[in-house]
Amino acid sequence: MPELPEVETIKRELEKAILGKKILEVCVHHPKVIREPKVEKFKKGLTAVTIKNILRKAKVLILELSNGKSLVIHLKMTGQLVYPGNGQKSRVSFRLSDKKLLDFNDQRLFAELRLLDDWRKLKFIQGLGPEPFDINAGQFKAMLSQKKSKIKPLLMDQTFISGIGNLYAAEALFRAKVHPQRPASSLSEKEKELLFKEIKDTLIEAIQHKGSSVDQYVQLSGSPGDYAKYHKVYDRKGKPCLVCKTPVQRIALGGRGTYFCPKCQK
DNA sequence: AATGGGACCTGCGCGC
DNA sequence: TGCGCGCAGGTCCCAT
Repeated sequence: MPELPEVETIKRELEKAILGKKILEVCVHHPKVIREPKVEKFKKGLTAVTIKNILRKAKVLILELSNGKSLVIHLKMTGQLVYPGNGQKSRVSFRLSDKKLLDFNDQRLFAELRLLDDWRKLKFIQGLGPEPFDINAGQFKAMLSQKKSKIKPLLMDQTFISGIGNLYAAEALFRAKVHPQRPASSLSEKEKELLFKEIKDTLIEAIQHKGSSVDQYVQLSGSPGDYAKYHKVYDRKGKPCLVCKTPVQRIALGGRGTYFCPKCQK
């Protein structure tokens, strides 16, 4: 579930909490989450190195290290970073120079850790489209104009535009009053402009509220983000639309649960 | 090019 | 009460 606002929240907290600290020890409790290199090499490359820089690219976290390597973290759906942690449910724990633990948790084992010489060469990173904050309205409109696919799956396509997932796609489309099944190229210029604005506004508001805690996401401290209470359609099936009171509908689109108001969104 | 399905996983909530 | 099932969604991969 973590999308751009949740990962950005964790990134900002990591900067305050662990930047400049050294990793003393790496405890691997579940090797599956380590995608590369092999566990022993992974541990060796992370031991006795200092965390020099912390970056976010779309939904991916990157810790640049003093040995020139980078720890690349994709939380996927249930990944969590918790500091200070207790190691209780962690898949991998990092003992830092302040003796505290940075816990990497992941109930469903979809998340991925990589220790890389150059994160820029990672295929997934290279394939990422621009983040909403990297483009202007004119560029966004031009990107949509050639696309015949449905707008909601398109917004979730990380190679098209990056950082938006199922939740914020639904929220932004509601705020722009655009039906999730509309072909992207069918949006009017005004609709495209409004959608672009609502995408950015939704993401910014979510960051201000430290993300949406539905399912598993927590802030670095382990406490939830509180943006979920501001959701207008996501996970509100059958509940009255906050604008017109029509029950919010849920349909499957591209295999994903899609929430929208059938009256407000045309 | 667009779309649909399955795979990866675990735990929860539902219906019987 | 207990069990089996569907579902949750980020990404990849394959088929049409």
